[in-house]
Amino acid sequence: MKQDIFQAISDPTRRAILTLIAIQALTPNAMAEKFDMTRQAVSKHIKVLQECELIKPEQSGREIYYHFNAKKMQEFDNWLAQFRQNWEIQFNQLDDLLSTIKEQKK
Amino acid sequence: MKQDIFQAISDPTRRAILTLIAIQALTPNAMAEKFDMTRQAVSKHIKVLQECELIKPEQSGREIYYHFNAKKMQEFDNWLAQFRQNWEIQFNQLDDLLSTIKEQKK
DNA sequence: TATATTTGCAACCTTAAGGTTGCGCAGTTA
DNA sequence: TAACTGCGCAACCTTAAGGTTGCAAATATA
Repeated sequence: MKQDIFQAISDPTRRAILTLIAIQALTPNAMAEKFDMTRQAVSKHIKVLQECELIKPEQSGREIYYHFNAKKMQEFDNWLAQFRQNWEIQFNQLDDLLSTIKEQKK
Repeated sequence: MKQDIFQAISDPTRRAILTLIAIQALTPNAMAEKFDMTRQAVSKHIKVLQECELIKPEQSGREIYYHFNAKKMQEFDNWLAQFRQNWEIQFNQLDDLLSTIKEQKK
């Protein structure tokens, strides 16, 4: 079944993989060395990340280098966009509050 | 135990709750009416969202209005920051590719 | 060719996530 | 006060997530 990116990034190991991959493409073995778990466990995470297209495989002989797919990560950014105006509103309210306090001190 | 925000938004129902709440504070009952599940199920989701401070309760008599906490949502933005330069790089590479194609056509 | 390495796939176990029902408590209203 | 309404908490069930071990396929190397 098709995984969604929100479920994919909910796991801390998968987020760590993404952080590594974003800097440099790595093989499953190379990734597994970074974590305290078996290679197969890491491979499961890779599978999830690949299914939702957050990473892309590049075959090189018997090795597979997994690349970070920044474009897909932007979907997350797009989702966040609907809340951006809420940040601004709440910040403006904070500004108002601070102004009020400032006025009262006068 | 303390929930983390990534786990919190991995559930589609919780994302829907956040979207609703971002527009207007709601009571658990009001939320439950929007979804095809029991009020108690929704309450469980509320608990998760509240534990990681993505929403905040406001008691009003026997009703509880849950508000959206935009400030906490910014943590996602902070996490995404580490990938922003990847987007730019990949876009630049796309630009390079397009330029190359353009050159070849000449 | 024989052997070692890299990987994916399948079976299995344990635990937690998401749902349900049932209850009790506090606030509202008759 | 009595009845009703809105919530949270606890117990329970089912399923899926994350981990393990074992094995087979494909490539690299002696």
